[in-house]
Amino acid sequence: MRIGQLAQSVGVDTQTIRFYERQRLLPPPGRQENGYRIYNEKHGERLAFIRRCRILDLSLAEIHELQRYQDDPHQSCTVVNALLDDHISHVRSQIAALQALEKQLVSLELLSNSVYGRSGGSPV
Amino acid sequence: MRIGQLAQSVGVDTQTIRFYERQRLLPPPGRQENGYRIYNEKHGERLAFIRRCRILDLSLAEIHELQRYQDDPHQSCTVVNALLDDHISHVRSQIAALQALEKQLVSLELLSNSVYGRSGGSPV
DNA sequence: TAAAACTATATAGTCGCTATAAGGTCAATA
DNA sequence: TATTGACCTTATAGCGACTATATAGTTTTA
Repeated sequence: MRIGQLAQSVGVDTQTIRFYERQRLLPPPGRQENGYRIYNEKHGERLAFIRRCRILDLSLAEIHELQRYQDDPHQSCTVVNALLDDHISHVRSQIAALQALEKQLVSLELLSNSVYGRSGGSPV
Repeated sequence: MRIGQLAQSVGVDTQTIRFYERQRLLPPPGRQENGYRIYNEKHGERLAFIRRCRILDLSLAEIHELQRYQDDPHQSCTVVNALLDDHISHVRSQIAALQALEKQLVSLELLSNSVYGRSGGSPV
């Protein structure tokens, strides 16, 4: 498939795909005679993996790190573990910060009439 | 207090403080005769508020929005509610994505010997 | 008194995109 | 057949939120 189709199937911009290629997160795909990039299933999976990592705010460098292990599953996984643990605690501290913010805003009586009915009103 | 002291007390760089001032997130402080900025408690609180919001990935524009309500608590709070709800769901989807990533990596047998002992091994 | 530590402004670089410019390819239609 | 439109190409610039660097003035400490 061509770049537009890949982009649509994963839900990213074509520019982003070219960007990832330049950053060596995606291997350079084959080319048609006219120069158009041609992709296969593998590329799609790799791209989807990158996107899931990005949603978690893993940096491109960190994703690169993960890919090294993905490409060679028999290596030690301490780096992967550390990476995931870091992000788990990051997400958790985000939740804590969110609750603190909510508390501060509530104490300003901003949310006094709706806080108990909101999705974030109870512990996350 | 001067900028360095403020920076240290909140845990940010002095450059960041000047940056927030340029972006109108912090009001311009008073100045000594030599041009040095002088801050008070209020500035500190405001800065701490900004930082807590930034930890949550609220944009500077969103923080500006929140500040408008903070400065005038008697206004309607629907915007604040929407903002917080958005971020609550953002954090929640991050957790979900994190679990999915973990699953994928486990299925590559990367984490087979440690996943059950790790902090993120059980549902967050 | 001289060096270290602080302050000031201005400007450039980083990361991860995202938009724009300027052009080449290709299928369909007037 | 000519041209319209959707797709593709590269190169370059801009954005958000810092972060680093350059250059210079001030204050504190040794």
